[in-house]
Amino acid sequence: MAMRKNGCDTAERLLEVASRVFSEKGYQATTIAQVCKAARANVAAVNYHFGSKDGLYAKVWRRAFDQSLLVYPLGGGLPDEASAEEKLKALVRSHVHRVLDQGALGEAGQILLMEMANPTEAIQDEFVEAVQPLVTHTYGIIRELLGPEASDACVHFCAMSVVHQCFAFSHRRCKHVNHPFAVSVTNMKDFVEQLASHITEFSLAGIAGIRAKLSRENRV
Amino acid sequence: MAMRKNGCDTAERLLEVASRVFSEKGYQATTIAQVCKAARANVAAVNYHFGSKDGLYAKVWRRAFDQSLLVYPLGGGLPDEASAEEKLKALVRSHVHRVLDQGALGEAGQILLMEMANPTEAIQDEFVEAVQPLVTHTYGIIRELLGPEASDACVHFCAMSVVHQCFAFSHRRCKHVNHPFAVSVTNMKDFVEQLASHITEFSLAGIAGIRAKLSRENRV
Amino acid sequence: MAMRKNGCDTAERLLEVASRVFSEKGYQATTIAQVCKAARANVAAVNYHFGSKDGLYAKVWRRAFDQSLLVYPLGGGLPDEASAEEKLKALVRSHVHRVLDQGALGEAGQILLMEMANPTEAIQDEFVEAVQPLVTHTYGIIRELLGPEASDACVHFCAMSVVHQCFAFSHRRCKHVNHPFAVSVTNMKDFVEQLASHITEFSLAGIAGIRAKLSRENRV
Amino acid sequence: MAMRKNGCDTAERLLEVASRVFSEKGYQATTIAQVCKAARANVAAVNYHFGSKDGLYAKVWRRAFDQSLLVYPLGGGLPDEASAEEKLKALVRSHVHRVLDQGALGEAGQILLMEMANPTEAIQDEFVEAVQPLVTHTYGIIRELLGPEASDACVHFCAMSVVHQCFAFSHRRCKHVNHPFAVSVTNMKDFVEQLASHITEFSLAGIAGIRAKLSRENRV
DNA sequence: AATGAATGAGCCTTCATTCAT
DNA sequence: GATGAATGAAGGCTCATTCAT
Repeated sequence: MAMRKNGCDTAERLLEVASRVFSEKGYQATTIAQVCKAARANVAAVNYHFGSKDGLYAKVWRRAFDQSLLVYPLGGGLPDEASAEEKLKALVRSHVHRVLDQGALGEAGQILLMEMANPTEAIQDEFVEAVQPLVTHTYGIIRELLGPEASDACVHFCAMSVVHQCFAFSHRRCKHVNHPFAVSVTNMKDFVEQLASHITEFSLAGIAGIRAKLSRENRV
Repeated sequence: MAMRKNGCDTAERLLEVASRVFSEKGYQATTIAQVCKAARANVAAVNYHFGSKDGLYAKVWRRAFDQSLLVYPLGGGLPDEASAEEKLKALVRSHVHRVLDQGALGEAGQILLMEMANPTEAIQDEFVEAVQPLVTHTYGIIRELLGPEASDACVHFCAMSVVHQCFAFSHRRCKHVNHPFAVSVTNMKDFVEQLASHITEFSLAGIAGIRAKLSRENRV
Repeated sequence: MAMRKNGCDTAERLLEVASRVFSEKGYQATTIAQVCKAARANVAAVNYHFGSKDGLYAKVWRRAFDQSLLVYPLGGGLPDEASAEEKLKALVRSHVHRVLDQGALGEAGQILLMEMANPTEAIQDEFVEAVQPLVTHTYGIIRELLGPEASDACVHFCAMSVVHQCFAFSHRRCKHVNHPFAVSVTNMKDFVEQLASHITEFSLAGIAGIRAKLSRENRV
Repeated sequence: MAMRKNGCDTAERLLEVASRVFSEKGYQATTIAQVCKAARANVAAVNYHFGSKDGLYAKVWRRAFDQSLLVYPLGGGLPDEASAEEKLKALVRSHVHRVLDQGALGEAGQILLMEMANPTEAIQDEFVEAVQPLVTHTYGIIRELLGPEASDACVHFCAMSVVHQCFAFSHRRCKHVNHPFAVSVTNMKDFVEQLASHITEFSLAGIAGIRAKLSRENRV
């Protein structure tokens, strides 16, 4: 691995810069030239190392997603025998951390959100593959909380309710000052914990409410 | 307003087509040429009628948003003296209808979602201005459900929880077949009602849970 | 047809310039920028008027070919009842004129030759379609000269012999000074006539020789 | 010459692959990366061994030309005292074999043809130098057949007539299926002999015809 | 009022070549 | 001697915009 100019790998630098720029501007609005310039690399560097803009994007997405899952594992270090309530809280905290991380790890959440709202063809399969285990994990917890009587559709609905609450504050609009959805955050660490607590409590109560309703209906 | 060709004038045709295309591809991926061709208008028509691509987008966004609020009013036709629970259900139904509408009205929801995930500078102020009354309305309902003890932050959190559940199924990713988040919908009308019911019940229980917790804390 | 700068059509100017440049450098070595600059048009002009470099090339080729056939018709103005010998001479003169024309019409011959030696995918079908009637016409004359005993393959061989003699001097290599195949030409008009006479006589004698041989073989 | 991998050194492998690719796609459409990959060599290998793409092309051309002359000598193994007719037939067979050889030797003919239709500056001098002896040889035979009365121009014309008939079937266009000039060849060996015979007979008759005409003119 | 022609800035990509090892 | 990384110049093409009518 010859390094012509700088002491660190060009490809790596490209990935880091690209991750930041993609997460800030989205796929379309990001130009290769921008990324290369910021990474002090030649315009041809992206095509050399990643084949194309799409190739770079795919790598960036995957890397960001994997890293964020590594740093904020879904289980949060909980033992298997932990209660479903604890597991849900861990899951929520994992998501909230991920989307609110103000460093490189937050980029994963940002890109993920943009991909959901406006999918890029360059990623289609990768996306599904990456998200699948996450879905499975979530369903497991929700199912345990809802009890065996709940239908799969009900589990799915509740899972969506929980997950999208976590993503809510990731929307970039929410970070604009003077925005209706904005919230002024003085201490991000505290904010993350408050938010995670809120979502957990809201969701546990919500799920409990759904479960109670199911019981009532079945009893009749 | 000169009537030409199909009975509606060029500007109107451009708006309709642009609304569809923008909501399908997003701002960046949409080209003026595309829109003009689909609207059987000249390439220069957009700049002529709306000044620029940005101008068209802003008009499209505002029109779509206003129309969708007209057809799916936040209050759902409820009298002022209706209970907060009923009002919440009406609000949720309004949102769910809006984002799942498969005709022109759904386009508003789609664009709104993309704007939240990846804001377009062309709209900044319009967006805030348009969304503000919506936020006020929502806060009112949530405040009533939470009781006077709840802090503003708590109201905000709960409002976000409710609203983003409504948007969850609007994500285009969710509409891809074989997608982890996808749900097969045979009858959209039924689906909308089921979803609205789920979100309402989940949220009412969630809010009640939060309120109960606040009471416990205050009693201590 | 609005003319923004010049008094004559941009598309037409592009075609003329492109015809010259393509015939001089070949498809690959010609750049759009070159052509546009020489035609005092914008770099985007080619894509606007012809869709792509390929589109321009196809148009150029077809136009050059058609024009050259118009100016140098295969029949040379001969009546139908003219003898096959006269028709062959006319055909040869047509070809020789075409490939040696030093103006715009010669470009057709030049491009045709390059296309035969190193075909461009952009033209495939057009080429076959354009050349077909030419082949038919040639076969008719040769068949008449060879007599009914000749096989189709024999007609084909003789046609190739005749046609490629005509093309021989079109090879650009032949025009390089100091080239083994080069021939110094003082008066092009005379040269064309001399060449046409040579090829006609050579070919008539050649065909007669082949016919005689066929007769001998059949008699045995 | 260090032997590596498959027993022949890199430079040799590059030459072989380049010969094939150049003959198939032409100079411009061939990329160094393509050649190097197919030769299992580094991208820098061409510049390292041959200085540049031009350098490689020149070497390839010269090697192909020399080899094809070695395998298909112009004289065809005929003794010096053989008749001019026999020598012409040998020359024709040599050319036809060369351009129709479907292995590596045919590449020389292909490149030669493309060079004639669309010369590459990289070869100019080499080309003339290489072809010169071929021309001399051909002129000698033609001169003998035409007799001393023929002018140099006449010899040149006849030489061109003969040589370009030989090249006719080398045009790649002729090899496209469904092409007007195409000829279906089941047995290439037979086809080569038939073609060589045709061209020889056609040319001998043609030359004889020209000679007869010269006699008539001189007698007057 | 409306349009077709034309523009120029910029984008992604290709490719022969060079550098450092 | 040979290579993988890196370069920079250039190419074809797109697209929002403007011009002249």
